[in-house]
Amino acid sequence: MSDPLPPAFFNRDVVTVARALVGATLLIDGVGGAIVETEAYAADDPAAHSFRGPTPRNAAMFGPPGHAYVYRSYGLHWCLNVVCRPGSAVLIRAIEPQFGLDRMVARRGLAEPRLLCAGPGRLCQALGVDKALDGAPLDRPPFRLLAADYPVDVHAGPRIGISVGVETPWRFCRTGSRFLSKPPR
DNA sequence: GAGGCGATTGGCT
DNA sequence: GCCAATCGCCTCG
Repeated sequence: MSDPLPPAFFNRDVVTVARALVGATLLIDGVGGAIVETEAYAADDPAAHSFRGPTPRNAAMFGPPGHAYVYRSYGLHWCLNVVCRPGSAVLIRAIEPQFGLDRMVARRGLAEPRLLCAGPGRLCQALGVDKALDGAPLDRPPFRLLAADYPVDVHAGPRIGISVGVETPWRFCRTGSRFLSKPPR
């Protein structure tokens, strides 16, 4: 980990950003670790929340790049996205727990490291993400998003948990990580 | 306004 | 493997 990712990093094609985010370090109030799994959702993508236009829920997806889009999933979990160009965003699906483990364990009520942040809902619970962070800029506290300072091997495969666009290989995983929500096929 | 269905997870069979 | 929990949005009437 090293330099903060500049706003221009996010003003690119969402698939490029999704791949490039694998290996970056995400911290919220000092709690977090390296991103190991992401998914891209494009503006013209039937699987994206933005596909049918702006609503109160997805408003942040049409806001400035480099901000958070946080939504409630299945009525009970929170999911964190990084907004890129209007209508596109990268879903953060898993991170490797590295910093603030004690706070993650307290929030999750579970000590198994492999399951602390393996899944979009789980990592939001571990990092304390909720609606209050929807639309917040990622280059200011409580966020820190830092570029990887080492090469990362990335595997591309189909996205998970959707019913349309199932073929598109827009899920990106850090090869060999044991902290993924689900291993690549 | 009612009914159905998710970018999920955890618990039980 | 199946299913409930629970809320926002879509579809239909």
